[in-house]
Amino acid sequence: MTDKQEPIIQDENTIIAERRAKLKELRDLGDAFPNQFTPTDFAKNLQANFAEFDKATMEEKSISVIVAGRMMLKRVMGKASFATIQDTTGRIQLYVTRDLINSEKNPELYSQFKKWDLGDILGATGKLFKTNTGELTIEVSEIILLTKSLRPLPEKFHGLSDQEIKYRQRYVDLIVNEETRDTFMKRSKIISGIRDFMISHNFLEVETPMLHPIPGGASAKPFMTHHNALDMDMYLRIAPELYLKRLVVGGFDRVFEINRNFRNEGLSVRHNPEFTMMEFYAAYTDYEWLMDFTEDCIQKVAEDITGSNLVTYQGKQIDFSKSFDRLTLVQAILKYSDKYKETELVDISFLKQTIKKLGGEARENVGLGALQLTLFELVAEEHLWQPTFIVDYPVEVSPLARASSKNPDITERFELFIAGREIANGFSELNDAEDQAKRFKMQAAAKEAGDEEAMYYDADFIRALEYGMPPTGGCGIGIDRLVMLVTNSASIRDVIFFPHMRPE
RNA sequence: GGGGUGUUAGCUCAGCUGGUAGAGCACCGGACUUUUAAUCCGUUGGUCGCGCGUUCGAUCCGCGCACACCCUACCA
Repeated sequence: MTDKQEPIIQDENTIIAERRAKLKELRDLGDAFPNQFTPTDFAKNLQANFAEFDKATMEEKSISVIVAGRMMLKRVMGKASFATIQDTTGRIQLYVTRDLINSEKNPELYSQFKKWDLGDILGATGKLFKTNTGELTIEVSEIILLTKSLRPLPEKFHGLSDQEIKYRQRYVDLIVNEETRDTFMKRSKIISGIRDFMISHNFLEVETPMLHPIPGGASAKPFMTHHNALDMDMYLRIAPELYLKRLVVGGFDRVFEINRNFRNEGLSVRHNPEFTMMEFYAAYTDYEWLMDFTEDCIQKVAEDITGSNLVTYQGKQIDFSKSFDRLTLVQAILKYSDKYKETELVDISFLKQTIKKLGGEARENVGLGALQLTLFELVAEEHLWQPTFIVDYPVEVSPLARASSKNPDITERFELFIAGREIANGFSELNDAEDQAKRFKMQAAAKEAGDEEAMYYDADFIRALEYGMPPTGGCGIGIDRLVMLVTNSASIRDVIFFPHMRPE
């Protein structure tokens, strides 16, 4: 290879080749990646602070600013040009003229500027003014190319709409689509809003293991991994529940954790293999208290983020202003289907028949509660558009929840549904160590019998309960799904920066 | 896992029941010192997702594969 040969990578298109050639020119001129530039001004503040002033007033004020950002639009008109740069807060227009930026030090700067590309990152110093049409603009006196962009940006008007590229190359999506940036800014605000809410109610933020020797706290298939030094198999956690309750045993009465859970199950618009949950536990409370608290938390967050207690999700309104409905499984079935009588819904053989007729699955050895739950899922769940707490979950599907004092077959448990999907799940915790041991044994037996999602027997957790856990309420809120509602996102992938996909 | 739809230039998209491809933006060259998706003129850019088949001839028809999206199932 000789020095004169241009390094041309064959699978790249001509646009990238041209940009590489431009970069080579920059390298030949000196430092192609200067890092001594600090912006002191940001687009959003400038736009807000000077919106009200007219052209003449701006002239009098004569305000100097220093900005930096990515060049998104460029209009060259001979010896003068307009360019729009985008910084982390928004966009602002630059007015770049040959006569102002060329100097003895660099008499070629303007002709160099004309060769800069959309996507390049610039720093600029200049004076604010308003154009004839009233747009706030910086009359540039100094400009520098900070980072050369080698890849062309998507089309300036239509942006990037290919879903696959949006997910695989989120960085491009974020550069060109304001809605995407907005969604993820809201996500961040929702999480910090929840964190503030919890801390203001005396909860302690904690972190518990992501690697579990025994997966527990939920019914789900785990991911497996291996620790080399300990030479032991481990599982990515499916829920933090059992660890958080150990902390309540330890005397931390109010704890919460916002973190990832991993479940080795199918993907869908509502399921990602790793998803974010907030789980919280409060000693000396029960599921009634949890419902009030969860309602307050979600109402506050929804209102803080959207500025309203009415949220439009996929064209339909969700009303967060009123107190959330509370229905039992049976009440919900009756409310959304007029086909059944109350007496039929406590008839096991009727329920089995009905479920089969609706295409559901009714296994042989299931109790009344589980059948009611299945029927509820078939006929009512999708209709629960307005925030609704469903209560009276059967013991057999709630191995960690306290049984009701009134009816030993049901638990003091609720699930919160909004827009037809589960958003939260909470219950009065089972703090009877002997009962918990019995329930674990039943789960372990179910696992033996082939139920892949049944729980393991966790002896250390039982030992912890044997020291005594105060009566406690605990709840998990699905953060991704909450973010979907508040940002009107149809798919969970739209609220996760880097959703999992098969390799390209 | 099952079903449906899609994949054409860097991006956004056309492409006539089959004759080896077009537009806009971007890029390159030229004109232009208040533009607004700037405008005007002239270029460049393609293994039509991949493979096999049918055909004189396939972006187009058939089969298979890959990836994506939607529905469905498990799940939060």
